[in-house]
Amino acid sequence: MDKPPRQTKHELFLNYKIWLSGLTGNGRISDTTFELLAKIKELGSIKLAAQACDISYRKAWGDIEEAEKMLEYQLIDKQRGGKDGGHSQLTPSCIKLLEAYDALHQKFDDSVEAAFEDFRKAMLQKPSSE
Amino acid sequence: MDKPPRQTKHELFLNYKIWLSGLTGNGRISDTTFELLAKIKELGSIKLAAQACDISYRKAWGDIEEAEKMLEYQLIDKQRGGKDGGHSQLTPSCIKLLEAYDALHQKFDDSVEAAFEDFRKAMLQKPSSE
DNA sequence: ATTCGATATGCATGGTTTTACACCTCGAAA
DNA sequence: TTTCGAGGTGTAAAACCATGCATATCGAAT
Repeated sequence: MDKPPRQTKHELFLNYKIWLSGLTGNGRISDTTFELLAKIKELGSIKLAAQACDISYRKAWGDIEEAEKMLEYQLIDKQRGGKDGGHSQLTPSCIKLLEAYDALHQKFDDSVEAAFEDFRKAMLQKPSSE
Repeated sequence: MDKPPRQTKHELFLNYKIWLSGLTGNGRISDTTFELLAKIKELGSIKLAAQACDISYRKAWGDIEEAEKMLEYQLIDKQRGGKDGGHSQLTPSCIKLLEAYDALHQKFDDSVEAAFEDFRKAMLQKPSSE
């Protein structure tokens, strides 16, 4: 779920995690929730997406509920019943959010890349002596 | 301990956390650990630093041990005994690491600022309609 | 030699997060 | 109108993590 980290001399990596929260802080949309949303978009089902993300359906559902409460708009059109049991797809707003988040994430990656490169150089300048 | 988040339209905030890890991933140096190190540098004591950081001494000590194992070099010169009980100070390597990390963090903060601004704009472009 | 307080460490406890499981709801298609 | 499988929900169990506490170790200063 976390980005693959980058290496320095001593097998050191930089990791990061980002998430969105509401004003009160008692709700969050994490990286994993966005991955879940992406999978729902791809697979058309919360259940399948949860499996693909290797989390329980219970957690997936809870995360979505939490996110929707926080944003105060629907992220997913949920269809229940039918021979196939039902299916789900992202709302237009959710797709927009997802795209904006992906772009944000990409910029984060680039920033980390650049910042960590400088860090690595600083660490190599005067190698540890003890 | 986490950075103060930034706002969007729907009272939405961006949060993030960065940390260093080893190759195997079973060790980490978090933001809080760096804050602890900074406090140790300032106060000359793990105990006082833990108090200042509002974490238990137990955790502080565990975090340091974990970090030193990961990096495979001493971060702290620990002095036990004496009338005062003992004291601690950062090794030169640790000070260097701390400085590099501070610079890294600063660059990261700046980048995040810019990235989130773009995110906010993207979200405002076509306001949600459902 | 005694003392004192910080370093050092194991383990029980408690709180939070996630999973596991049970069970109900829905509705298009057969 | 019966069926089927995903959506939806409560709750107990398990997994995790940090704290609290107890207790030992160390050694300069007295």
